Amino acid sequence: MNEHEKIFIDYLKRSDLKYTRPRQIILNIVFNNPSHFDVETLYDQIRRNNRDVSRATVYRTMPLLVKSGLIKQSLRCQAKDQYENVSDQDHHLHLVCNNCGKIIEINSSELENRLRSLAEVHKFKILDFSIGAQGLCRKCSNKRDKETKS
Amino acid sequence: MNEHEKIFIDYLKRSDLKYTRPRQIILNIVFNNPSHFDVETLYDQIRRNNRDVSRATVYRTMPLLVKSGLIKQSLRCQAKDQYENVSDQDHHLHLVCNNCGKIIEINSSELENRLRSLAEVHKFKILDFSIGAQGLCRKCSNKRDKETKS
DNA sequence: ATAAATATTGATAATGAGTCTCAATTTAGT
DNA sequence: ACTAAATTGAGACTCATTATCAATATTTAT
Repeated sequence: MNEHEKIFIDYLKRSDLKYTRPRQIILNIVFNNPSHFDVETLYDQIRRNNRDVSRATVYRTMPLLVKSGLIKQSLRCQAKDQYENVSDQDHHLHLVCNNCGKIIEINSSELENRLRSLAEVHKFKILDFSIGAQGLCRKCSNKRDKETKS
Repeated sequence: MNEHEKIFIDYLKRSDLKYTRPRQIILNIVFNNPSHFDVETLYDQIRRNNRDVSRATVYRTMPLLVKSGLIKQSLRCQAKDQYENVSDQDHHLHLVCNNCGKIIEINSSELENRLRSLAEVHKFKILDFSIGAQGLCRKCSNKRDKETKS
């Protein structure tokens, strides 16, 4: 039993969920994989290894792995495509409130410069970028504090 | 005729496209909108204003507005959900090559600290973040240079 | 080890965003 | 106004993801 398995089983126990064969198979393939993957690729690999897990179960297991802290959703992704007007000032930094959806836009040339110089180290030519942070805005953060206290 | 209209018409002309009524309506609503929006919201607003543009046309017009430089896609979004393993070292910064799809992951605590202090100014509590940059990796960048020369 | 209670699974239908098709319409240039 | 070419609208379609539900597997208590 490896570290990942321990963590996953622990999470499942805490949540009154069961460590089943399909979940075990999925966990194993996830950690035999390049770091980045999508669900379809994962499903293909499971079948190529002659394991039998339904597509539905693979999809269902993703949120469990996320909640267990073993994987996370990568490269910010929302259900719908989002657009924004391009103003004279580009706002590359977005603070998105998980609670009320409010978006605070910030422009920081300092942050941008830092980013560009980091990319330069890898000889990577940046054409566009965006920085997305999720969390709680001031209002929602306060609200949540109150609720926790009461 | 306002500035946006000029830019859009200019782009359309350059591309041998026509400035039609539906495109005019869409342009207007886009710039009467909060900065961030999705297509469905846009479509609703058009209908609420008793204008008549089909959903298909609204979808079709988005890439034109993007190419004209008036709007851009916000908050990185791919067709499929992407996941990544959470390793002991979190890699919050991704350099994604537009050409070959290669992903370079970088961890910069300095960049992270800078980001956190910027959020702090807005009393925003960051729970998670990711920095995505698109561009060309070293190889593809070189390749493209050569092709341009030849 | 067995049974009862409960969670999980697989197969498939359903959903929802976004794209494609194509006949009918509109546009730009003469 | 006429013609050629681009655009539109309506709805069919795709593809990722989610929901449904009967059948199955797991856990816990015995």
